[in-house]
Amino acid sequence: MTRKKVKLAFIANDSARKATFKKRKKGLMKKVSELSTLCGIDACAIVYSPYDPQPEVWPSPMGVQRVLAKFRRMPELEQSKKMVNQESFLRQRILKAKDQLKKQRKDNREKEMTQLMFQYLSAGKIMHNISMVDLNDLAWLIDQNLKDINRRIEVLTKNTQSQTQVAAPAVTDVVAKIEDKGQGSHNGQGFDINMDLMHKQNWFMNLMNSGGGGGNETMPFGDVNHQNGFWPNPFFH
Amino acid sequence: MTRKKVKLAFIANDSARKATFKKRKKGLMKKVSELSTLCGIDACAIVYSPYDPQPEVWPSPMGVQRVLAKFRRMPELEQSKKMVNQESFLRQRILKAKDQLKKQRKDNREKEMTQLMFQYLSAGKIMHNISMVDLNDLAWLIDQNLKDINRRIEVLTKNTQSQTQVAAPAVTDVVAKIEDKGQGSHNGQGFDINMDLMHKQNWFMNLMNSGGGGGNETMPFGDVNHQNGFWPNPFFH
DNA sequence: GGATCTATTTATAAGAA
DNA sequence: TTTCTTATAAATAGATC
Repeated sequence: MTRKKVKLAFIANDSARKATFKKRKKGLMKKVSELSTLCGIDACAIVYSPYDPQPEVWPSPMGVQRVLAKFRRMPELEQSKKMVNQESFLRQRILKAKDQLKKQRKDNREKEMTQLMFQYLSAGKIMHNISMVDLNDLAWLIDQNLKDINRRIEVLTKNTQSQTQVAAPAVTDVVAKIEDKGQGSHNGQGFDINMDLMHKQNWFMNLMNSGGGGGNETMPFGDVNHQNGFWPNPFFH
Repeated sequence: MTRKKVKLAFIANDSARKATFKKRKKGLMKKVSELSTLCGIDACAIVYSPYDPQPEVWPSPMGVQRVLAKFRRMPELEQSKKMVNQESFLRQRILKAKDQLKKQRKDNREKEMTQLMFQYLSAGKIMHNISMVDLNDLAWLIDQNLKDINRRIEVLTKNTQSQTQVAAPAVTDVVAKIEDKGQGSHNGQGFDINMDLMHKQNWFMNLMNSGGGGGNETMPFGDVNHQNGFWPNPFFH
């Protein structure tokens, strides 16, 4: 739909409903036709409307009769199997919508925490008005990021000094470094505190998302049973 | 369809066909459901496939039976009326495709001529290897552009010097000016000959398409009976 | 009421996981 | 195979004529 996401409900306005009916009936018939052609299968469609006493059908009177005969020859029980009835159809769609909502919430939570993390880095001091819950999620997020950083460092050192095997710094090392920069001079060189927040986030997200390792595993906010963290994934309160 | 415009024909590859079938059957059922809900009408769909002995139907066994009964009660003749049979359906689509082709050809011709026009402006001299046909179309195009320029000048002068009513230059005036620039110094200031061709076209097209007057009428390459031109629209040889 | 024209939303073909 | 993702094609709501 377009110009506006239309609500899936009876269209009260008569002329609008008729216009939509004509457009969508045409689109539907095209879809049936394409499905039949592309996949070489039997199908038919019958559409009644108050605008005509005759139903609109696809693909042809005879084609419809043929498919219908086939259908009617089947015992009732068989007919019901594998059928998409309105209830199960809607149930499926509701389920999917709920899943999407859940995913979206996780995603939003992740973004909030990322924002919070950068606010923290910018302020360079502990924010006292942060809730325990947020703090917990934040800690988990930071830990994930640190792990990713370490993975990437490992990959990079291996690639650059192929055999020299420089050990990747431990998680705690990196924590210390970041805390240094954050709590030290607000104009420090190592961590350019002058970057605006958005820039910083972009820079960091790029660091996180591009290149080696990690990939989908980098920020698995949807993975309930995350195994390797210090913290259990907290995004499912 | 996507990633590639798919050819409307039986999909030879088995797994690809099955994948497409599943996706499209689902999409189709959704469409039937939406049509029925939005327009409050009776409809049903039956889809057979080699993947299951039972057909997939919409909206439900009983719903299908009801619609079918309604359909079967009708005399054959009535059933055939208003039906979309495959032949007329395809005939319609072919007709539409032909129309689109025609339109596209016109459009392409317009673009060719525009290109030619700018090549001419850049070269600053008559190109001798141009055909009579092209020359004619080119002349028509230029004339249309000039008319648009004049319309826009009129609007602008009216807007700027509200009551002072400076007469817009006649078509021939503008022709003379453009020829001056084109044939004069190749580094002239008024008409920056250093702009590359694409830039120039963009600049010109912007001039033509944005702002006042003209609008849809500006480049009516599809309008056979264009009334106000010096030249009849030549794009329908 | 019907034909056209966009701006958007949907549907989906290919790939990747 | 199923599912997820992404780039693109198709459908279509609302506006206009």
